Amino acid sequence: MARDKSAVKPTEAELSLLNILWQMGPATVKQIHEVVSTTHKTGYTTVLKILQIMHEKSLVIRDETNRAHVYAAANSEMHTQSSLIKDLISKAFGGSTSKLVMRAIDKSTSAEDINDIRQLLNSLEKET
Amino acid sequence: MARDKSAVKPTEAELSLLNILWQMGPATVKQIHEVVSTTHKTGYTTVLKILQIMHEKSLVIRDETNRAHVYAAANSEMHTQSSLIKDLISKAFGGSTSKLVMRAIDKSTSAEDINDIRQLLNSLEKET
DNA sequence: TAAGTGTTACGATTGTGTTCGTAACTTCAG
DNA sequence: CTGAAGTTACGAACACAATCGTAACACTTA
Repeated sequence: MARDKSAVKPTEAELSLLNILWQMGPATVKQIHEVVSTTHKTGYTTVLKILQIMHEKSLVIRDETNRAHVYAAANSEMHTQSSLIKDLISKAFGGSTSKLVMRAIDKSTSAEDINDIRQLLNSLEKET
Repeated sequence: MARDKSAVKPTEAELSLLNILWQMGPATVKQIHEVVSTTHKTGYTTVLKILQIMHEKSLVIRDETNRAHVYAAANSEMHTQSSLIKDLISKAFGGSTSKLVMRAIDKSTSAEDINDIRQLLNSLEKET
């Protein structure tokens, strides 16, 4: 049985490639590897292999039209972020979103960010 | 070289035991296993082994005075939650705390939670 | 068409997490 | 002291993540 799409949690290496794909848009292994190389000493075939595995897991889609396949993230950054947060909330915060938020916000949070968050709260209340 | 204490990220199974220890306080393997058993079909020696590994990693401390060793979380729940959030923020949110917070809060957030968070924001602003 | 280059595919290796069976040890009752 | 029960320690097995070397394949060009 293939795993449910929403249940697939990217590993660390996979997430770092997804970050690149979200930033660049669809890209070949070569392009992705070039970006990875600026920060990690990862070999070309390692990047390729991880992308192939991600394809099996349906974390990415790929266009095989041309010889150099073009990979793209299967899910949006927002969607993936949401599911990662939900996962963390259930495993480390007893399911309480507010606990996570309160632990995340601290003195280093800027006044601007605080205002952004406050406005988000206001807009949510009105919708009800 | 032993890993720096603050760099140790508990695995999923380890985190579930930490949750129990934070809730119960110091406990023996037997006590911990009893709690685990209510939700998982995990064997006694599995729980023991994970606790031993956690001890090696300094995720827990143990009192060997009595025959049945007594385990306790080495770090507070708050501290561990903070480092897990930091980790997620750096790996999936480009280092932006406010992005994470804004992704965490959604329509399913209760009015109570919203108020709690708003008060936290107010108190942070006053401190400046 | 044949050589060379770029790309994908495959398989092996290493490391870590999770699980559990079994051995060894400790304590206590009799 | 001996056996039974409870506990820890050890090691093996399996799964999966990450890495990379090498083989196979596809395309270009001379």
